[in-house]
Amino acid sequence: MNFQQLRSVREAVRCGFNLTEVATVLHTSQPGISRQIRDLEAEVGSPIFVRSGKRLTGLTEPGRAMLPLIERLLQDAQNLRRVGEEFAHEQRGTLSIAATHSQARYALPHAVRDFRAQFPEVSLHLHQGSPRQVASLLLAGEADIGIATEALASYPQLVTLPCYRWTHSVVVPHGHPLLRHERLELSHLAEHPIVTYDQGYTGRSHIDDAFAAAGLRPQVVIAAMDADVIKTYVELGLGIGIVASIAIDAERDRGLVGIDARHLFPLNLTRLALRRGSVLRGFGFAFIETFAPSLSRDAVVRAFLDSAHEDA
Amino acid sequence: MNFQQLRSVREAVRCGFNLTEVATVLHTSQPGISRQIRDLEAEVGSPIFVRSGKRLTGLTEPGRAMLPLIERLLQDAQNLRRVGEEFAHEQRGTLSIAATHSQARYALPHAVRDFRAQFPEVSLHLHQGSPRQVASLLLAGEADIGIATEALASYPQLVTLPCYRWTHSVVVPHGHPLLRHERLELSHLAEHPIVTYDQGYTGRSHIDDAFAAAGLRPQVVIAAMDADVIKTYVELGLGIGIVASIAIDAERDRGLVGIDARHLFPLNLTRLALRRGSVLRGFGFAFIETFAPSLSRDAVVRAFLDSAHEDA
DNA sequence: TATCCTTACGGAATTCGTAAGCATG
DNA sequence: CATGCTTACGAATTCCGTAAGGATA
Repeated sequence: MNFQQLRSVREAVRCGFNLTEVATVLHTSQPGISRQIRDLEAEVGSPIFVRSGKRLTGLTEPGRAMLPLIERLLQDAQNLRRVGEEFAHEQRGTLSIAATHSQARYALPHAVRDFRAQFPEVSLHLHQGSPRQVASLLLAGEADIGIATEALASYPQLVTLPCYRWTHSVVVPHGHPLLRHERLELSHLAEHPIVTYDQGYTGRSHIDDAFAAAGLRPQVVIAAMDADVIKTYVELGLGIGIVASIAIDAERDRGLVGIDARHLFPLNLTRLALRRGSVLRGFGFAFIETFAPSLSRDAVVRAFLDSAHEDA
Repeated sequence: MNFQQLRSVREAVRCGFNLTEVATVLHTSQPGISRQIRDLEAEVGSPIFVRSGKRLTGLTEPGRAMLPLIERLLQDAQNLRRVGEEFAHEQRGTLSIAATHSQARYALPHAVRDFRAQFPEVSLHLHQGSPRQVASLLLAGEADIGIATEALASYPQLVTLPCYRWTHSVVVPHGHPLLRHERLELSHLAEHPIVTYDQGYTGRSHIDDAFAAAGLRPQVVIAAMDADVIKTYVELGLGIGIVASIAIDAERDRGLVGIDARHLFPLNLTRLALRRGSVLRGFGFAFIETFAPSLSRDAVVRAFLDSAHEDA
């Protein structure tokens, strides 16, 4: 048994049982992959793949039983290398962060700047995507840390930690009639066309919940995935915007006025996620603490241990 | 990275950092081991062992961090082979059971007989030892299933399951004065020299607890590790015996009389233990169910999942 | 017929054991 | 000076890629 065999099996599953493709991905020859797989099957004594004729078409029952073990073996091997690196070059390496647009654009910059100053030799990769994509990147091991407000808590293979709470604001062009209200109410908002986040992004569900609870049916005319787009349409007069308060910058958004709406919508909680079974390097913990000072290294490790369910 | 390197490291730790011994255990040459280790250290980029001059003397800090990962990697590799075997030969293989004398002698025989009838092609290994030795055998992966009344529950790396409850009995020679009491009391027992289990065996702690709670200081003249020895000394008239009720057989123990003492001593619970991260073969589950019918395969798997703590 | 897996074969790289060298308690 | 690790080297093995073969949609 060796790791190349295990990699071949894992990749074969990922590539939909096309060994030619596996060979490309693993930078080797197709007959090589074929042999790796057959050697492993011979060693464990059970076929892993279903073959119809000469093609692989799926996993056998033993194959299904083995796959999680194989994944963990390869994961642990990588973790081993990572632990070594960690001690060899505490200050060097790569940190891969997956975040939603909102986070990458508004919440992360300060943390990134401070982190870069503290660890100039760490190369920082910033992936951007929907909350589900963030989760996928984490699960695939392509990101070390994920940050999003939605969805993350529903993946059992992820450990999530609360980072910070925030609320929405309403943005309107200067002189908009909404500005005349002393205290903004949901009913006022419902009278105007609304531009806000797409379903599944940046607390959109909380916005819908609030209106639904008040028995209102707001007219969302444009739904976007990020605040910059929303603000652009608001500036064009297409409606009033509802965005995360953090996304409003008095300096930059000269043409707009923000109205605090924390009394109208439920509080949102931005979460940070890590994959179970991953090993975070020292500077990874440092980044987390920079981003959310309450999440000390100890706090993160504790959360990991407390939530160590379903491993078998 | 390959498994031989990992095995070399693990064995080096187990052999107290003597690479010559490692080479013997792994059936290879000593320079080979040397290189395996150095290659791995080169690959991960950190030294794993502390060297004073040319000798290995201990683990470095990175080494200590890596060791648990290495153990799990090798464990998973073995599990992989095991899963393969499982499907290849459902009815064949080896089942290794570690139990205390009491269990092996009195509780297991029925289960073993039935199991042998059901799986004639499975070779059954029965290790015997103190509860702590049972735990060690499990932890070292040398036993698949451990059975004992004491100690097992205190190892966080073991999952334990309750099997059955039992109580102690008093044994005396025929015509012994104790037999005159209508209802036996602890104070009666305390008037006689006592022969019972050694500390740490077969509910001895419960015996001590009961006397202590009653303010009595019984005179234990002989402490043994198993009921056969105890009964022998009782037959010789050296004292009254306190043994597990199950250990008294009216047929075999003609010279003795058993007196039920369930009202005097706390109930005992015999537990079955498995190591976390081990994979039990189908017939292993079958054995458990034969031994303790309430422990169906599902019940065992559930207990495993429920107790999946501290893994990282 | 194009795609995709298997078999066959030869060269290259790795691995491994023996023998010699050297440090340490 | 005996034990124990390293280095050196040559042989054996394993590994891997190319090329050809055969099955399937």
